Amino acid sequence: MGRPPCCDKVGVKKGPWTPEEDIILVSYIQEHGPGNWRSVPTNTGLLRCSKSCRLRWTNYLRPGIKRGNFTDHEEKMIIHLQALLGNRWAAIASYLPQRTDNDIKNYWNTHLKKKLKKLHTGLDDHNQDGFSASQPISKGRWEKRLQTDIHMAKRALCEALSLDKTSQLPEFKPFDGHHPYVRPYQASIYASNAENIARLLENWNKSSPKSVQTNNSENTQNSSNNLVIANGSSPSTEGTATTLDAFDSLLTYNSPTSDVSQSVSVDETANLTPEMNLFQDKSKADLETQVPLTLLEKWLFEDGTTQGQDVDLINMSLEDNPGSF
DNA sequence: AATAGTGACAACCGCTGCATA
DNA sequence: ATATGCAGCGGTTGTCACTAT
Repeated sequence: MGRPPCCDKVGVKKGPWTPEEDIILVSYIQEHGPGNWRSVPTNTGLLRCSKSCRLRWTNYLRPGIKRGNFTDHEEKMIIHLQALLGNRWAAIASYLPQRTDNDIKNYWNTHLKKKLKKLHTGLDDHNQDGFSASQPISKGRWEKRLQTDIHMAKRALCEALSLDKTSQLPEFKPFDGHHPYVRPYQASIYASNAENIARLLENWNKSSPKSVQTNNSENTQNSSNNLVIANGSSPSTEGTATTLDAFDSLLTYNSPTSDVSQSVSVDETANLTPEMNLFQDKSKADLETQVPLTLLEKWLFEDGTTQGQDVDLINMSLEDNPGSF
């Protein structure tokens, strides 16, 4: 009964991924599409567990991932969505298709949490980030705002349920209970994430860490048993360009309809999902870690005036909210 | 120049819900 | 109906880079 174990604990490699491993993984997914992670290590010869492969793909190698600095707009969306959904990073990430849940989570923990803590404590009235904590907020008002958000979400859910989602969002499907980025396989979608690989290889060439170098020959050998990619083009011997050439020649680059790389406006967050059914409870649990919405909204409003798409979500005011539902 | 402290982020761990045998 | 495994999620840790002392 049951299935064989996902992976042997013995002989499973841990730690940072090497470029070779990345290439092997990407090329495999290019060919077979994501999913069936259990078979990935076996079929590719990677000494990684299926879980690790999946994470590497979803958090790093998947096409359409935007890396680096978060824009002001993204930041604000995250803050607002976090206030709405709590620490449900996957749900939040589904509204920022270019960002991974891990990325958002990290950004929240390292940047936004502190930023908001500062804001919350009001230690600096006008700090460099433009926050103003000079206005004290009463608890009642705070709660009211929270209720507003809950109401907003509920209303949005009703709207979403009454609309034809597919016609509204032809490309982007908000959280549906599965990982937002794992879609039915289409060959054209799984283009190489050449940028990510290029960057990775660049760094790798620059630093040439011992561990990588020692792994390099082994991995190259290993991977050559399974795939054509690393065939004679080890970065350490022929350089990034050659490797990338090999990589590019292997993988045809088609932008995944380019829509994935377009940011989703907050209007689209109005098509909130069944997720919202849950967040009332979650909101309770997260109250302690969350920030008074009034200050947030002030900040958000400022942006909303310049970024029209924010207004719809944020401008749903108390006025059309009787405060109960 | 050396060391400690801190920040950023990739990766891992453990839990949960669902699918499958 | 039940046991088991898989995939996904969120929390946490480990490691590297940068900065301050």
